[in-house]
Amino acid sequence: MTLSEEDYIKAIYHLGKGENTMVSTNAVAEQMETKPSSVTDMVKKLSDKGVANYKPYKGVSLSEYGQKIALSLVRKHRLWEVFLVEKLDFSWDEVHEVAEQLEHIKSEKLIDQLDKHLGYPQVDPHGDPIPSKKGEFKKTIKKLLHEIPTGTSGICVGVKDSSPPFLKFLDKNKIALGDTISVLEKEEFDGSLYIRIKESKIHISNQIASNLYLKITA
Amino acid sequence: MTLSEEDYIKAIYHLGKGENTMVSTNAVAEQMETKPSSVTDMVKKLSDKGVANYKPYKGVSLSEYGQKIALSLVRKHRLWEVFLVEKLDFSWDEVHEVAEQLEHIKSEKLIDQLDKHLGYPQVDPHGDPIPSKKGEFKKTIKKLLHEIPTGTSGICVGVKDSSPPFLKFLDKNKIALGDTISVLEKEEFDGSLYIRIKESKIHISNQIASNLYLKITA
DNA sequence: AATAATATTTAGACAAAACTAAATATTTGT
DNA sequence: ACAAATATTTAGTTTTGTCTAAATATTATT
Repeated sequence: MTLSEEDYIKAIYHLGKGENTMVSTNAVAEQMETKPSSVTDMVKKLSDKGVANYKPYKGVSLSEYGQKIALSLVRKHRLWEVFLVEKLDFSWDEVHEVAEQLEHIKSEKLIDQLDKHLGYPQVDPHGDPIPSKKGEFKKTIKKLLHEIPTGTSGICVGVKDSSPPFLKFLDKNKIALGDTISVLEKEEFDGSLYIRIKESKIHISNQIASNLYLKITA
Repeated sequence: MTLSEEDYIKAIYHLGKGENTMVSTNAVAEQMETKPSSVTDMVKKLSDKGVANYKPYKGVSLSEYGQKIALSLVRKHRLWEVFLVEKLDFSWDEVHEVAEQLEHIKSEKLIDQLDKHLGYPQVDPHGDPIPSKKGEFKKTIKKLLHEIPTGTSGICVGVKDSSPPFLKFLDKNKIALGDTISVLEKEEFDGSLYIRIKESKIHISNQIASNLYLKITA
């Protein structure tokens, strides 16, 4: 696959949310920041190659084969993201652009060894699951921290309320996007939570917990 | 720079042996496994861009700017090679193809951090020097082991005699390409050498030493 | 159900990077 | 120095991926 073909495959995959749904030419064009006519051309080619199923005026979906390619790209992308954050001290929000380039490197051994080097991680720095070599992975869902049952853990991926006082609170308590948080115990009386974050345990109110989004494995 | 342009810059750089020599269209074509006419087209473009100096029928050389680009590519290539060997357990001879792809990844931070992660290595697994961020590096030369003064060390890069008995000897003594070898002492009587290789010290005859090529910093 | 609005495709063109074949320069051998 | 051999360039074509503008199909509105 060429670079460009791979980009289209990924776009179709993401727009279809990983399911095998038909996506419209226009949607792909927007995602790729290109023109609908270019998309038509490319999806025809992908269809001819057996990567996609294109029905004029109806949209396009990935074939079985296309899905395999998409999953392998997602796997590569996310493994590289882990590498950048864990080994090269990139921050949460700097990795995407670089991973976007690295995911196109062609070497099976490279990815196998990278996976091993990283200790076979299950999720990337954004809390999204990393497909296995065979293309299997757990689905994750986004939930507010106060909705999560005791004992589970997830990765902090966003805030509901982004007012300065709240962000200041997060900063003071060293809670940052990308951090892994576990719910240790809930206080029945006021719904406050005891959580673990980066080796330390802290106690936060229910109100705080209801403003933090986590990604957890479904 | 596009991928293709970068490949041409590297080819011109290597054919000119890092010096700013003019190289012929044909030489570039052979190196790149392409046709001379394609080279003419490209070097014209590189000249227009200020990367190279092209004189029809005379050849092409890199401009100051072009040399900077070449050195940055060499730096990236060699750092990735170190990464592959040291961190991902690639062997000496598997790295080139992958590094050839990785060197085109565009991210200054990526390379800076990679360099740091690897502990600022001075040479790659083939014993070739890694340019600094500013483009400075030490030259290395290839010498037979028995010509190297006591106290210096280098990287094993080849054999003069590749007969089965000799290769068997190397194998038995766990001497492999890519290994760092230091000359500890020379026996005056027979010219035999005491060398260190991978933490262990061994004693080899002058005849053996005269069949092993090392790369040492000049 | 007819028309307007929107989405999609087709046709034709362009730029990048390659190629082939023919033309032109340069170098070499005598 | 001149012819032969070799190297290099030019001209014209191809492929990939993109674009614009025009044509056509679908969807929405009334």
